[in-house]
Amino acid sequence: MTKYQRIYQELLDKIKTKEYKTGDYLPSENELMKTYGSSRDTIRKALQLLLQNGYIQKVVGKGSVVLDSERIAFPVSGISSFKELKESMDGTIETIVEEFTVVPADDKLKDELHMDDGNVYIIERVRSINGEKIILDKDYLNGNIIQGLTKQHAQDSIYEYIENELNLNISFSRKEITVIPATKHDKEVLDMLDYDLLVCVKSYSYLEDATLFEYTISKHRPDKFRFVDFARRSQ
Amino acid sequence: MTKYQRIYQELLDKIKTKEYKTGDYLPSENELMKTYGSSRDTIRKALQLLLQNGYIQKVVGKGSVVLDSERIAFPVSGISSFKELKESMDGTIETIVEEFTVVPADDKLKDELHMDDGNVYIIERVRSINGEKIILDKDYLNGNIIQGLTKQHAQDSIYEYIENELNLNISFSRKEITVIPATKHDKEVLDMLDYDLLVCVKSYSYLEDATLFEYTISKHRPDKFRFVDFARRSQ
DNA sequence: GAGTGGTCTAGACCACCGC
DNA sequence: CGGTGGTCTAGACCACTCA
Repeated sequence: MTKYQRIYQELLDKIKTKEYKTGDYLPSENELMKTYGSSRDTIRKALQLLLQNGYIQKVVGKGSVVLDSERIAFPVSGISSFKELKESMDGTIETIVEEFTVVPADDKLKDELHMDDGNVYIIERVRSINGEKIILDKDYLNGNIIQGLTKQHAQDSIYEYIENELNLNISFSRKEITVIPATKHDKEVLDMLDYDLLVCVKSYSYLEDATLFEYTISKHRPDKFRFVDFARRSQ
Repeated sequence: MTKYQRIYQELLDKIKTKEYKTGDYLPSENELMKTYGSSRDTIRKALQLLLQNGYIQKVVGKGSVVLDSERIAFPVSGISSFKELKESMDGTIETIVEEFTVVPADDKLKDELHMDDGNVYIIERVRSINGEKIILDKDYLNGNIIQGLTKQHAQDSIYEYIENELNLNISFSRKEITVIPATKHDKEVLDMLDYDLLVCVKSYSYLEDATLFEYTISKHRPDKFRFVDFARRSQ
């Protein structure tokens, strides 16, 4: 943990515990320098993180004002694994591993995962919330990068295995959200009620060194889908 | 335009014109310092922008590698007005202003727009692409902040009016994406084919000084909806 | 070992805000 | 006017990568 990350965390805690409330101004950069015994640059890095993540807005000549982070509540924004997601939710959540196979990459998989050769893990999981099966995840993992994965990891958390046991750092992802018709298979494994459509989240995930390690298709029953985003206007 | 923004733009141009291709490394920070005659900090600010916007990935000990920005293609990511959106799309696009009214804020509007008193612009617009009416936008604008808006502005671009004529800076927004049943009114004004659902994008938009000026509900026919997102893992 | 990016420091000038 | 954040500079040390 670097210095500016520590300062970020401390300030974030104070925002979350309402020591700094919505509309309040944080102490000025000058005061924070004294408080944390650091240079202005280090303080500014910490504030930059708060800014990027939507916790504060900086106003020239005035200071850093705390935004209403309750309104965000980040359910699917950023990159988060299903396990991280469920910790911020209510209700009983269960994962059923429908498929766990390792196959040599065919042409389509080689293209999707940018790999020349090797094996691919194919994992299908149904997620149920309060007994209702509402999400179907299909993951394709590059076996050259991710090794030693077991069905138990798929049951628990693949991201946890990658980060804590393989010590790889997940860095960024690209997502695309569309709406698609439910297939026969989707209707068999999910509780679709009368719905014919599914919200489809395609996602490509990358490590710190920009290698693509995973491609995921996550299908959500429309009434249970929610995506929240915080965006700053470019430049 | 500040120095680091200029450097950002120049590097971005070189990425977009393929002078730097996907997988290439940018010149090192040291070389860029010499090229642009600036300090390392200024170079790093420019690279930070490229990083945030998903154009490069920095790898320690190696350098800044160019990512495949074609795969992004940013259709609805970030904050963009419909006018900005349509410039990046093919097809004939038309806007029909269904409603343009100014009303005193009632309790619900006061709450949504965080205002104590004053008027609210209510604007409903149908967007048609290649002759198909597929998007219904309903905007609520704080009349204390946004003044002098006309039906013609709604026909053209409200964001353009706010930024270029009122000289206000749009800074950030919060979006929520859900799927909802189409109402009778939705079915009347949109070409819904056999669909009963709409993708609903609720959006709150803020100025530079963190004041909320607009609340929008944008409903999209499911088959024509697409949202693309680039996200970095927090911390 | 030379080069890379990551972090931290100290100092400077500016435009903007509010009194 | 003093205080705020925005920009820019120059220098330092570190861990990491690669040959």
